[in-house]
Amino acid sequence: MVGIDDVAKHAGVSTATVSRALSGRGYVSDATRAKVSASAEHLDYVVSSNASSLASGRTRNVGIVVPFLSEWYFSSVVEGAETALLRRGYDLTLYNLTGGGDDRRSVFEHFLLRRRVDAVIAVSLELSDDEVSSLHSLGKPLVSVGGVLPGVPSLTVVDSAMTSLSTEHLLSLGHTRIAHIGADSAFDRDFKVPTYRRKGYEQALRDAGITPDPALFRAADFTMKGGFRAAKQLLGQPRDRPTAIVAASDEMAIGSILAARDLGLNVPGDVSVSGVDDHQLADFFGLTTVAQFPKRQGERAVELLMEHLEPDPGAAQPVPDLSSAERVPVPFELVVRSSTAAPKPSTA
Amino acid sequence: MVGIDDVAKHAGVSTATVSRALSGRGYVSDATRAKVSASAEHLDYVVSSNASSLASGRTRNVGIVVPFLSEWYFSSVVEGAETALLRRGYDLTLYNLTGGGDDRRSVFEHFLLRRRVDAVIAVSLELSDDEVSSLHSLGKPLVSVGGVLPGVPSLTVVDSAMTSLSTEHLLSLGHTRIAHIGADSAFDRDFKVPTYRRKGYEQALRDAGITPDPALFRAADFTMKGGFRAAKQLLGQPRDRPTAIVAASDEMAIGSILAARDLGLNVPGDVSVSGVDDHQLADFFGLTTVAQFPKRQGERAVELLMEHLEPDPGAAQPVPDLSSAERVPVPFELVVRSSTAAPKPSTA
DNA sequence: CTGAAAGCGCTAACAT
DNA sequence: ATGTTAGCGCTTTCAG
Repeated sequence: MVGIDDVAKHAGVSTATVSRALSGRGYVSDATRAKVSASAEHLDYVVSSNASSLASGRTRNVGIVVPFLSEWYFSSVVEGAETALLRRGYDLTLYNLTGGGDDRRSVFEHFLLRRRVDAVIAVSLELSDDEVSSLHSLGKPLVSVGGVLPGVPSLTVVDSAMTSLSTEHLLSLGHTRIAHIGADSAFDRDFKVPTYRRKGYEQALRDAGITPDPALFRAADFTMKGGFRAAKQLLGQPRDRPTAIVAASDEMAIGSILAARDLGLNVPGDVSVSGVDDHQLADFFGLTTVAQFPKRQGERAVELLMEHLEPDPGAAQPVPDLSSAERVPVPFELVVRSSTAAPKPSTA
Repeated sequence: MVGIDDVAKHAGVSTATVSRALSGRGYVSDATRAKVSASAEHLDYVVSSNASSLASGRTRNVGIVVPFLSEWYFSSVVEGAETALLRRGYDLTLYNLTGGGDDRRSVFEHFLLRRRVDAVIAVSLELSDDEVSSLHSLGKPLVSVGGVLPGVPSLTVVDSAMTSLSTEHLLSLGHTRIAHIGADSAFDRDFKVPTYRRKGYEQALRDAGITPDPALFRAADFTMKGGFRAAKQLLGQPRDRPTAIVAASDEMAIGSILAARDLGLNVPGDVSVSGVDDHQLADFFGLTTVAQFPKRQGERAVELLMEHLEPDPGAAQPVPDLSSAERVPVPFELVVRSSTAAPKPSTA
């Protein structure tokens, strides 16, 4: 195994110089740097990250903790983060909490804290104050994606604003009987996403002078099947059928479209449907939705972290304290496709 | 930061004993072990994985390389591997090659080789001989999932057998005009999955004395939209319409079901449809499919690796050379749901 | 700008 | 069964 001394010998310099030349820290003349790089290349030298970490205290590795992986949102965030890290020469260690309670404790106590990572990205995870402060006291920067953590910079869309937006879109088309498919609070995962999405829908209605009708709300489970069932209930009513459905997720929205078809209803002719996410299937179903960009969110999380891990020396002002900017808003936008249209003129 | 000496002092033993007690290697009396554990717990001691790795040469970390993450199959394999590793006290470092060519080279040269991992799991990745041998020469066990790599134990379903199975299922129901939606070889990703799945379909037909009809094959792209389009072509024919479709993936199968509905055809009344994978949506669409179990595949990969990373001392026979068992077959099974049925008696 | 040398925190012989 | 001690391979003062 070729080590730093081999390179030093080959280049005719000291190991200290090799270290400086290759890591970019400290002064090295351009000539020396070139010589060292050449030797390193020639010998196929790669630093031992362990030795390097042990000596420097930096690991060039960040941990990302997710509750699930095989769901579009989470895997996209991870993908974005991974790409951004790779580009900067960092590794990504994945902690998947699918297992449940025990796993979670173990991850925090035995893994993250093992000084394996320089920083942590928590995705849609409601960390306890203890968990947050143990990270802070270790000096590990922490960023949250998909939910706001007190005292932690949090990259997240404003959930209520997303459904307000799609509801307003439908209102502007002339709809007034607009139903909502979400989930009840019992189903709230970390961060009460369903609750906020429902609130956004209700607020938009109220702003338009419409009182939300509880009969037009159905709780489902964020799956296609759940959306399908809920929509059947909503659309099967022989009278006062809603002319539009605001679903809290694209999967439920797609389920609703399929339910409408089953009932012989035309989308958007008889009923308009909108979702949230811009899931990979949204385009195929012509679904109007409010897009969020999880991949981009993962990248942004890494950028935020990097400002602290590797402060830009040229920066005019010092890096703001990580905990100062609690909520870092991330973009979302309405994508209008073919599942929404003006309601048919009432034939009543 | 509390270190091993603090624990040693607190427990009144030497650091070597602490190391032995906590790692489980070497002899320590039960009493001492208990004492040490108590001290460690009390002081909130966690080993520095870097120092430990540097001294021992083991990292307790395995790398997993995937071409995509936001696809059901890949994220499931990773999830399975992660769970299995976590249980054994290992970390999982994820390398996502989505980026393309440059990333790939960089991953191999600068990351995996940085002695960061004890072993590597390659998912659906056709590694070059160079890549394989550089791993071997570093003494890093390598396991492939989702494709056979020469000289590497490979956990993989026999792709042709999966489609043979679903084709036989359809034949046994009495179908004879069975179409296939796959992808052409230009679309072959690593390992030629589409090609093998097509071969399985053709073989089953031949075994039943039927000559595969090229007109009954359509190339798509493994997506729902692609399956939808291909099925429209197939099912829109005014005469000699196939009575069944064997799709090479569930997504394409679901696209086919939607296409059939669009055309006013009943599934399975007018046309039967089968897929491959048992994707999360398969159940909702009542899709008959050939299930494979990616999560389990990820777990199995870890089990294989562990036999080499931590050989069971009680094992009667020595661990077989990793490269001896090239193809480790993994289970798959036909799941019959409501998208397949006997063809309607011909009314011709 | 470069070199010498002292660790980083732990593990694994080797002794006892 | 436990202690002593020499590294693991690099980074980083500190001199020069």
